Amino acid sequence: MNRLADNGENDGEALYRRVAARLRQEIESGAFEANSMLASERDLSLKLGASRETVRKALRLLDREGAVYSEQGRGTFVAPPAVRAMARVLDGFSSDAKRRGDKPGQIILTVEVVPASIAISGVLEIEPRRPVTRVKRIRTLNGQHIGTQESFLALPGQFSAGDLQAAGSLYGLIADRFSIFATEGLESVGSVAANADDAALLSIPIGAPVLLCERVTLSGRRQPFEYCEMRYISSYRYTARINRSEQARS
Amino acid sequence: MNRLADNGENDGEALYRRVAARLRQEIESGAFEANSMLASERDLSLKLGASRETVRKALRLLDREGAVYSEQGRGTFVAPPAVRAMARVLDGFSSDAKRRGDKPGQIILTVEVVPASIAISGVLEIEPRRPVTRVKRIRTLNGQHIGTQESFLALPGQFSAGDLQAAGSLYGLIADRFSIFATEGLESVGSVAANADDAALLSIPIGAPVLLCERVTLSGRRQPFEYCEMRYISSYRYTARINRSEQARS
DNA sequence: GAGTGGTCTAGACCACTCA
DNA sequence: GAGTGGTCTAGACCACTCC
Repeated sequence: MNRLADNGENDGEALYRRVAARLRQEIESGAFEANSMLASERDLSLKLGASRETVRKALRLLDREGAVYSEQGRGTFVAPPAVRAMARVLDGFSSDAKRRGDKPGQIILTVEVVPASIAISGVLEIEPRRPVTRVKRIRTLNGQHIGTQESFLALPGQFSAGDLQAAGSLYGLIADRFSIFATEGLESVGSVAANADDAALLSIPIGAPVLLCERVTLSGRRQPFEYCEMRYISSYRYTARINRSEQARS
Repeated sequence: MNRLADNGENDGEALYRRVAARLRQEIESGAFEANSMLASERDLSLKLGASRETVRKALRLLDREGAVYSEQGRGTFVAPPAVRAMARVLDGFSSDAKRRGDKPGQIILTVEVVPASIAISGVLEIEPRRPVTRVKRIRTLNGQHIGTQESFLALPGQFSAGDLQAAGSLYGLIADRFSIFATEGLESVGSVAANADDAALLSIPIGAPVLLCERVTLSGRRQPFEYCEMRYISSYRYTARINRSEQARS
């Protein structure tokens, strides 16, 4: 039976998410040609045993992911593979790499508690000279040093380099230990010349072009808890999907 | 009366959009403190004369815009101004500038029809050597040359530099003339050294760091119709808001 | 326990596309 | 005119937070 609704083991997962997962799987399995039409919302509703609004909720989720798109009066269609391959994620640079089949890694240089500078305290909305955790790392891709990353974190406690090494992921460690979850980031990117520090860590000449990416990361309650500066060598690329603003009316 | 529902002149605008517009206006007018709580969905539903699902649809729209955020069991809250100020738009670089109060402009260098190279024909999904429109421009900010932009467009017809000058916006011109609407873009950014061409147009030394941004722009039916390369000088910054993927479950 | 957001339904009407 | 997505409703139940 195909119906998802009357399935006892629903794992607490919302029905519309299960519907979306089912459709996502069908699409990714290659069952559809690019731009081919899905069953209509009413048909899916009957086939999957969910109301039409629930099916629509699943389709809107897939739309935001870039897997499908809808046109009024025509139908809902499978997005071309190139579009589907792009998904936006918070930790853009490293997750992006994984999707392309590269092996991202990190070398932890320092984990220390330092007093916040005026600039840092400003963006993190704390008083100057309050202690913040400074984490400096080198990002690697297939073993090659491709960038440096320096984070300043306003947290209710501490952790060591060993903790971070064991956890593997900075955000994972912070979520586990402090129940702070990264939901959103404000990013800024630009191109700058490498300084002596960058040059030494990344084995490039001073003055070589470097991609500088700054980020302020926000918790669920929209409190900034991290300021982060990443510097990547020239061969590295950052890729993202950009949607037209829904508010746009011009 | 506050009710939006029984308002004769609804302009064909959906009710949930009008509800969102009303709330957006209240929020932007500064009527709320940062992180203060909005009325509950049930109260808003009563006050505005819309069903609760319609109010929720408006709130989800504002959530995606970054204006509010919701927490189960607690309420819906106004996002801090720094988060609200960030809105994602398709033509990121120039719209972004406008929001910051800078005056963006352009100098049109060339508008010509050229045969597509193999690389261009690949991304635009056309046969090699089919004619494409090449548009090269200089982007300015407050009169200063801050970047170059070279677009290759697969279109069903032509236009002249004068047409573009008159229209002001490339996407506006294409929408008016060919009914092709940009809905989505796949972007890639990196840092490179300036070549002789960049150096001459942007008045910087050869080898200076330049922000290279490539984009493939898609129409409503997810057909790629533009490949675009933008090169910005070091002082320019690109800013965006990044959401955690809704699919994420780790 | 009261109040909040999260999900879900069954049915209705509208706007649009396409034959 | 048949079929599609877009919107909207009234009501229901659940999961969660906070007192």
